[in-house]
Amino acid sequence: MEKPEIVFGRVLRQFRKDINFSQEKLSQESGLDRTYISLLERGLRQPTLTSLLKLAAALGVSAVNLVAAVEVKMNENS
Amino acid sequence: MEKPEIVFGRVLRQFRKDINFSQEKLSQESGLDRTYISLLERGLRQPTLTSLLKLAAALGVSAVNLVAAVEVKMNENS
DNA sequence: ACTTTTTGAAGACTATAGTCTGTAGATGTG
DNA sequence: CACATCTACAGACTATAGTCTTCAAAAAGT
Repeated sequence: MEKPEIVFGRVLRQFRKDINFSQEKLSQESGLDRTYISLLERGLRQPTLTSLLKLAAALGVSAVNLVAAVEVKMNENS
Repeated sequence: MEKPEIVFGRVLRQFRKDINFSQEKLSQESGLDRTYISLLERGLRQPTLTSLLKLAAALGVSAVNLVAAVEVKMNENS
């Protein structure tokens, strides 16, 4: 069972790259610090609910999409 | 636009009562402190991703369900 | 009314989310 | 090469997530 932060980091990076956003751009759109985005993507931090919602909005998706992706990837090896 | 913590608190309480769990019971199942559950339900705290996953697991639902409920209720008044 | 269960709440504490500033390495482009 | 863009990373800091103990006050049950 992989740690949620690690999985979330990969998911976040994937969603970001899918729309060709730089961390800086995502930072601006979400209102979160760029270095914090970097920490999230590397699995060194995990988001709170509001950060999750901000990121989802900035990515143009629902937070459900992010969480669903995380849960799927978490149960891949189990 | 209502604050996510407030909305989440209501959602959490609803899900918990739906399965007739006390805060104490939910606390045991999730591994989170009972007083913290209380704070969450009253909107005085918001969960991180891992807490969200723990709560969902303890409630016997997917974290997607919780987040979906939150997003729905957030856009109800908008 | 009495007892038990459940929840709210305060206070003090530890762990970590999130910011800010700056530096440096990687990659790409004229 | 020179220049620009993007990202990793460190350090120091503030805000808040999460724990633990304890007490009081609602509910709820008998």
